Amino acid sequence: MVRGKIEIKKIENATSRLVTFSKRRSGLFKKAHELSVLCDAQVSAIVFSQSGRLYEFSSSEMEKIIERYGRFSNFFVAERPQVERYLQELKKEMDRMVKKINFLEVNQQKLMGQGLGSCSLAELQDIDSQIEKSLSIVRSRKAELYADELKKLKGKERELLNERSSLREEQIRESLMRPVEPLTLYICDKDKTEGGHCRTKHSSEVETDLFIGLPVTRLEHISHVP
Amino acid sequence: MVRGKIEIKKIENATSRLVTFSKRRSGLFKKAHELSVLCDAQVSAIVFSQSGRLYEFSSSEMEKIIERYGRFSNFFVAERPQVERYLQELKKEMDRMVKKINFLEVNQQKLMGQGLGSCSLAELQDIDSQIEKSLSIVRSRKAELYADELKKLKGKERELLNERSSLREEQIRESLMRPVEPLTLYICDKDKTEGGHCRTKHSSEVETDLFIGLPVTRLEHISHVP
DNA sequence: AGCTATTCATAAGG
DNA sequence: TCCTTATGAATAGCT
Repeated sequence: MVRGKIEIKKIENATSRLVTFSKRRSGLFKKAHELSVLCDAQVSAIVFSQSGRLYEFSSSEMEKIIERYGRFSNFFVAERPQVERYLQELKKEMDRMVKKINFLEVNQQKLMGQGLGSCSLAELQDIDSQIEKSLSIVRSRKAELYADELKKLKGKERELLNERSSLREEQIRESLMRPVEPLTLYICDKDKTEGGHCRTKHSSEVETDLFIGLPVTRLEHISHVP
Repeated sequence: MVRGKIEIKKIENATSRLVTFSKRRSGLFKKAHELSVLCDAQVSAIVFSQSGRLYEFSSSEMEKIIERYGRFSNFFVAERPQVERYLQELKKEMDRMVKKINFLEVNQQKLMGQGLGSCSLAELQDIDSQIEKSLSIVRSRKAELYADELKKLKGKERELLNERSSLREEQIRESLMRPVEPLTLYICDKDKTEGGHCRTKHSSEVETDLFIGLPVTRLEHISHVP
């Protein structure tokens, strides 16, 4: 068929197809434009060539047209609901967490003896026994730690005593005429001290000071306590 | 201009414009279709009439074409970041809440004497004193409630004693020859009872039973207790 | 890209 | 909305 009607089916000749694509594409856009002008319509056309290139015509901003299209055909409903659903999941999860936080806070308050106004005697009794239980656990744990510390200190003491002995022997050997007062060991467990200056508020371990020295030195140190 | 070339500008005659719109619109879509088939291209056209009606053609799913268009022109980038940002906010908030819950849970555990393995002596001391404080608060609150109850009960007792007096007077007045054993008042504070059957587990108030009757009745009741 | 024969689209009218 | 018809526009195939 030379010069004339063609069948509407894919053009097999690649060159010919490319030429036709170019001609008809501009024809399409021209028609689109004419339609938009003649009839005062909003027209857009999107064309992707076989090779993946984008060609577009729009009588006004493409984005606006697509947005308008979305409103008409609820196109966005296709991808938004997933986000929506996800959002709702998140919100539910947060709701649960808020409730949990509230519960925990109220509970903690009660365990700390606050907000008891609304508690019945039975509830108070429960809290009381819970607290008592806690106290005994905490105290036995404390006792354990103290015992550990004590053991460690005993060990240190022995060590130091031994050291002292050897030091003294050396002194006796090395000393000239001058007699020396004996060294004394003092252990000051700060955690048991009631007074102010020895207490370390947030130290994470028991602080124990060991003083080795002449009685005079020790007295100087002690004299800082009011 | 009768039958022939027309100027490309808005058609003023409304009827004529409508007719032209219809004709050219279908013409446009036909061309679009032909282009897509002949050249194996992805083609879509969106037309909004002046009256706001939507007409569309697409050689394949419009949504896919628009999405592909979006990827080319980063059209969607314009509206997605808001959602993204919102999501991120939510996630941050949830993170904060998760941390808070963890903190509260650990705290509560400690107040209940659990998970103390990692606590230093100083921490244990803090917990100890906190618990002691709580205990004293809880106990004074309990004492308060008990005092209230007691007062109420004293009032009731007095009332009942008065009633008994008047009843007795009546009895004396009304009685024939038959002597009557005296009524006796028993007060049973369930909350203080250690045995099983009198204890109400989750009642929110102290339950107090008053029994008025001949000693026999009372004995029958008491016999239920193992 | 340009040309031209041919088909197609469509304006105007019924 | 559809049909008809005259006419200009679009374009297939060629260069």
